[in-house]
Amino acid sequence: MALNTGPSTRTRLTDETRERVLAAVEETGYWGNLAARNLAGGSTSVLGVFTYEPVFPHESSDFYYPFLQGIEGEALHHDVDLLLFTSSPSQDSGREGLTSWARRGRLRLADGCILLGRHSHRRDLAELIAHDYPYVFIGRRETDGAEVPYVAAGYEDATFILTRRLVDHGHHRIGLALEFPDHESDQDRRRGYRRALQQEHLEPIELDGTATGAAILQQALERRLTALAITAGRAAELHHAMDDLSLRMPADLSVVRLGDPEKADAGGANGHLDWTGFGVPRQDMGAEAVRMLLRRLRDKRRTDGSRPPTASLQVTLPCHLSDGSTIGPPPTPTTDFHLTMNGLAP
Amino acid sequence: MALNTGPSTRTRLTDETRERVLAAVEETGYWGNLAARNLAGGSTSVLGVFTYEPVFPHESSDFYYPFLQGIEGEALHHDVDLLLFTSSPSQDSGREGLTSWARRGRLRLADGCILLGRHSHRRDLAELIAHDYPYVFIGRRETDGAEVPYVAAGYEDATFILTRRLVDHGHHRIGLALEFPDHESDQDRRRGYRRALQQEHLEPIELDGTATGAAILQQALERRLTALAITAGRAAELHHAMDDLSLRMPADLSVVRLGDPEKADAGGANGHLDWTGFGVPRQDMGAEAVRMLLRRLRDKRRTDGSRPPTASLQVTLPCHLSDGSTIGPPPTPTTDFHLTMNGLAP
DNA sequence: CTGAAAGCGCTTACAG
DNA sequence: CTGAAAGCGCTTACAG
Repeated sequence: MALNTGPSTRTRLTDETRERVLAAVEETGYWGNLAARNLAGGSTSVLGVFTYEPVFPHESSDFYYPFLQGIEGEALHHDVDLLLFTSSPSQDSGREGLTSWARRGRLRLADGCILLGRHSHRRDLAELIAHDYPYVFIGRRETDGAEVPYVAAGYEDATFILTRRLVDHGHHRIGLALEFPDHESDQDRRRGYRRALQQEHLEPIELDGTATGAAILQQALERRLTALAITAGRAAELHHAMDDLSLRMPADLSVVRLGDPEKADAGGANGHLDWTGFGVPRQDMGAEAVRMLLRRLRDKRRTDGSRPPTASLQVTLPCHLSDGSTIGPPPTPTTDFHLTMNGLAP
Repeated sequence: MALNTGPSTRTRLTDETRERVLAAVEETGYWGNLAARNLAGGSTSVLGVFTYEPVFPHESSDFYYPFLQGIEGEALHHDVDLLLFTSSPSQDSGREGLTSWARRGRLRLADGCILLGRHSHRRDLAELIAHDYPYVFIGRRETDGAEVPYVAAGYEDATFILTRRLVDHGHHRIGLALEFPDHESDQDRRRGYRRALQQEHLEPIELDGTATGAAILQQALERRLTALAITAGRAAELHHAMDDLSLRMPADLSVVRLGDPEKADAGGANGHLDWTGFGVPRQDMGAEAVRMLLRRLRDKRRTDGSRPPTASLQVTLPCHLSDGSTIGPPPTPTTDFHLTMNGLAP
């Protein structure tokens, strides 16, 4: 008991007794056994981190990295360790997600789990809920029935503000290109975009954002857009495609970037571009997820039956807006016409 | 039993039975409990990774990153998860190393542990051995008594070859600057260096490599060196210091770099330098450490009493040599004299 | 070859 | 307030 923390033990033991026990522990080399403690109903001080891809990427995406910085820092702060449940990127061999048999038992080694990944697997979520396993998602998740605990980024507000800014610059034909139109995060972006346009009774124009940058540009020209809001995954490509047609931002097209690229933009032939857009507070989201999960665990331990007076389980952190040089007033009609012809040349 | 793998269960159950059990498992939503399995003597399929610093660094050192790429990739391949035991960088609050009480019990949640970090803490090692806890070090470690299992880099051979190359270029006054002279890895470098010089009966000249790059250069000039072998941590600084005195590699001083820098060299004012030196196979070392630990665990489970016919527990992986442009023949005596005067100007 | 029992090291609820 | 007992869910060694 002297080894456990908590209010009850603190009052019942004198500091001196505690000291002596600790000293004895030190002397005998006693290690304790967390597996036993876990089995008997105690906690392990281990938090799981489930990802759908390796967290130490080779060259490709550094998507997880900032999240994990935040998670690790906060975990260190609370003196808990991290158990990485990394999913294989190749979907074969039945090890997909946390649904596979072998995986599931391991979850219990951690007190709870932070779920991380662009694409949520509904089935995984349902299983976690069915087993009453404590978890927190990074990124907003929706499911019917249960309320999913998550730490999300304020995509809607940030997109609203940026779209609003385009409107204020005098744009009337503002397009939206979303890379994952069905994903919660892009749904949030769409909502912010529409809200801003509705205020001014402007027509929403949604392009196919899943296409290549060149194809998105083509759509933008065909539909005579003067401004475009685009998700980060295609922004660099769009930039290159514009370059190929000798089009410039914002002279020919104002563009806002909805999010920041996962890896630092290499710049390439056309160098660094100072995007107007927003950044996702990934590190803070990671840290907040740790705090939320820890809160959930505490609440669960305490009451388990009654409604715990816990803080909100759905937190949205604001995105960082960055003023860049990719937006301006719409081109004059003449220029506009010229461009469109240029872009549509067969 | 149908859920366990292994040769004995495979012969005793028909595939069909197995299928049916698995189906039932799927239906009932049975998860199993690894903590219980662990306690009862089974394995958890979890490998610990102990580091003395956060593994997701903010900007500073990416020291751990390549190791962890290798570890994670290999772990994925063997279907085991990783439990990160990250040590706080600040030494306060008694959470130092794995020696602290709270830490130790958690080790048992993992089947074994990979130890990672520049500075080995003797006490930690002794404790692991005392508790018969399976571990593998990344980097050579020495201790009296027990044979420490490790995966090391072939610093000695690589340093030997590079020093030899300097000798072959006609250098006679070749210096050595080690950043951590007492560390096993630098001891290996020293051995390789001396071996190469002894063959030609040249005098070893060891500078104080713990000093700044400028101070190391000063020593090199004072001692009239024509070539220098230097560890990666000070190489860039040396380069800058030479630049400040308008000295060039290899015209004024041939330099070999013993290792690669932890983070990509920013280049700075004097741009990219094509170092002659060697690189540490960090990723391979990480992967090999996983394999070695898994081997140890298998052996332990099998026999536990008799000597297991295991492969070597001390593996040294060769470093990658890279031909660069920082070595050449020694300067002519005239040039040499001039330089020395220059460098020593009061 | 099969099935019931003992035990892994803890925590928690329950007698004393 | 204290101490002995039961039980967490597995594995392994041991009777049947």
